[in-house]
Amino acid sequence: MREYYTITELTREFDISTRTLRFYEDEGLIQPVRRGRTRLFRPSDRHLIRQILRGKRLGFSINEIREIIQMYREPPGEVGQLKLMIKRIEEKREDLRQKRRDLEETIVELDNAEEACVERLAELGVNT
Amino acid sequence: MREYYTITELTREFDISTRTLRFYEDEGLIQPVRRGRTRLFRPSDRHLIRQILRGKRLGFSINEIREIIQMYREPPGEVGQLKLMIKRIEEKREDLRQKRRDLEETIVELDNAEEACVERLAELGVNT
DNA sequence: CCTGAAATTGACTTTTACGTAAATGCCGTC
DNA sequence: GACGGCATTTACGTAAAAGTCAATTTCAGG
Repeated sequence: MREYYTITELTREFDISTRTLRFYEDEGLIQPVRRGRTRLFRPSDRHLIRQILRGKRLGFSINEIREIIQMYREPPGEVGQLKLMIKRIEEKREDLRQKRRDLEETIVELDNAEEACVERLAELGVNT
Repeated sequence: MREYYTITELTREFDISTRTLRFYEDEGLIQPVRRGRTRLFRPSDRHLIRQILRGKRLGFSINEIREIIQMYREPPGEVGQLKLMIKRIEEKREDLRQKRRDLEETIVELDNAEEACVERLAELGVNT
């Protein structure tokens, strides 16, 4: 496990721009340490970036991603906070389940569409 | 099966604004017929709206949704076009599979986060 | 110590997906 | 035939999520 990554290493690894990483820092999603003015990204920052991008691919906004990230963090010490957090986690999970249903339905529709295309090809006497 | 729906019926059913439906029409996603200047939505339009909203929940942009919708349409008559469409469908499906992986991973992480919270509650002597 | 590559900040611009407001049209009814 | 209520069009506004550009600054290597 490497100790630090530079900003360009990570932009190459994840195929994003430096501007994007700085934007995420401005938004408080990541907090790389500094040597002078240069950002040094730790493995934990790298993992966070991975989670951020996953959230993005799923269509979550920055604010939603921020919420999700807070859920991954160290659980709070107070009972009320803990219960609140559990509630939030369950809400997010319901959200994800809805997405999964949407996903399955969309895949089914695409399957149908493809089958229609394949059949049409067969009618035209093309061997698939 | 009803013949026509008014714009407000659909806004209520799907909890969206008239502005949104007109926007989708401007974007060429739906083409309701007209009686004078008034839009009349057919069941097929209604089904399209359902698909559009599903796409939105999955984080697709209007352009991506437009592409997906074109895939649902009547398959084209020409062999080259058919093969192209099949290719596009497969690309979209790969996209959806990536989303599914993201989804599963995110759910797992949320499960872990929740478990940590529950354990922490147990440590504090709270009965869940 | 110098230089060039890489990094930084800050300001401005762009795109997407609608929201909102203003002015007007159409229609059933009282 | 005026009125309420829904519908329409046109036009401008806006928030989110970066992209782009310009002007420095840092720093490792020679």
